[in-house]
Amino acid sequence: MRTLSKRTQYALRALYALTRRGLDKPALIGDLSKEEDIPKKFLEQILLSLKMKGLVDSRRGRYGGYVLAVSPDKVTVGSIIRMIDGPLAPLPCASESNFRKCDECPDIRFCGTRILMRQVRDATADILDHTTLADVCKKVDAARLEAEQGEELMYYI
Amino acid sequence: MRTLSKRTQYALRALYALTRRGLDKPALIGDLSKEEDIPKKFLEQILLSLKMKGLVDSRRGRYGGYVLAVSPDKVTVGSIIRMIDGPLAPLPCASESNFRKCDECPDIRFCGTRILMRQVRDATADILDHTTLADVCKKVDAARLEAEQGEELMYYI
DNA sequence: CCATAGTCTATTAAATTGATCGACAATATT
DNA sequence: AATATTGTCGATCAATTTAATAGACTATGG
Repeated sequence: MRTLSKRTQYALRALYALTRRGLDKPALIGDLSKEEDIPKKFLEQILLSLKMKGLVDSRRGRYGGYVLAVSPDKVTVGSIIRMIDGPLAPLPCASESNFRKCDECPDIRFCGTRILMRQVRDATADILDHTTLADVCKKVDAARLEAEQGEELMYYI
Repeated sequence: MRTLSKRTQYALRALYALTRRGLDKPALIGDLSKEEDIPKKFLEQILLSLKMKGLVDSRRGRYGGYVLAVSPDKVTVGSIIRMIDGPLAPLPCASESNFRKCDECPDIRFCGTRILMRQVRDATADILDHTTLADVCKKVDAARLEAEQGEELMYYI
């Protein structure tokens, strides 16, 4: 099926990084670019568009940089993906946020593919609209902790 | 998110049509093309590739045409999508059938996006790998029946 | 032998995606 | 005021993918 665009992947990575920094320490594009391994010029574009959407804030000049404009437990991954890549549904006719009928479709009520893809969209939205940036960071922390404990266990063997 | 390709949409529509015809009456590319409103030359390619994969069978010449090569209750939509569009997962690193690590990823265990997209993949696969061509046709029939009954009710008002 | 219908290879056009360039504008410090 | 720093913005580019089309060829049945 379709994949998440690089643009969205980069955006998410950058937003995780901003989440970890907190609201008081602006992050430089250049630093984010290096640390997260994202092409700098591309990242500029991405952050700028996220700023337009009100998700991040920035200041120019010395001590400038980017910060989250919204609390990370108020932003869902679903909303971020929609901002950049568009609807979650595998088909426009199965989308809730951006429904569009297929040109050739005689009657959407009886389109099997649509019925199915609507289910897929619902399941996807169920996950992505209930997971915030904060949730993702927590999950990663939990995975780190678990891995550490696993390693400690290894020493006993 | 990513959308189902036209190629896959057409393939599914053609396969629903073949399911409805049954195994004894070969369907002509030309007829399918007209009835399902699919560009003929494109449909040729699609059916040919489905034949290579063993999903349909064909005969040339008079009384020729295409038939399903497998019972429609044995073919899942998930398997068809994988054949044509590839993995169901939104990211290669979240795929079960075709896993591929991202180049820049330092450690896939701690990639938040991957953890999430793995959940999405699982939910998607859960639906698509448990829905067969026969199931889809049944669902559409059910929707038709429901719509008819709804219309009948209208007459009473 | 002829009409029918699938097979196969190549090519094309358009759209999308990922990325890069360069000039510009605001900010803090000296 | 001058300067270094850092974000802003518009344009452009190359590669890939997608959707579709063209045309010559081959098998089948009557």
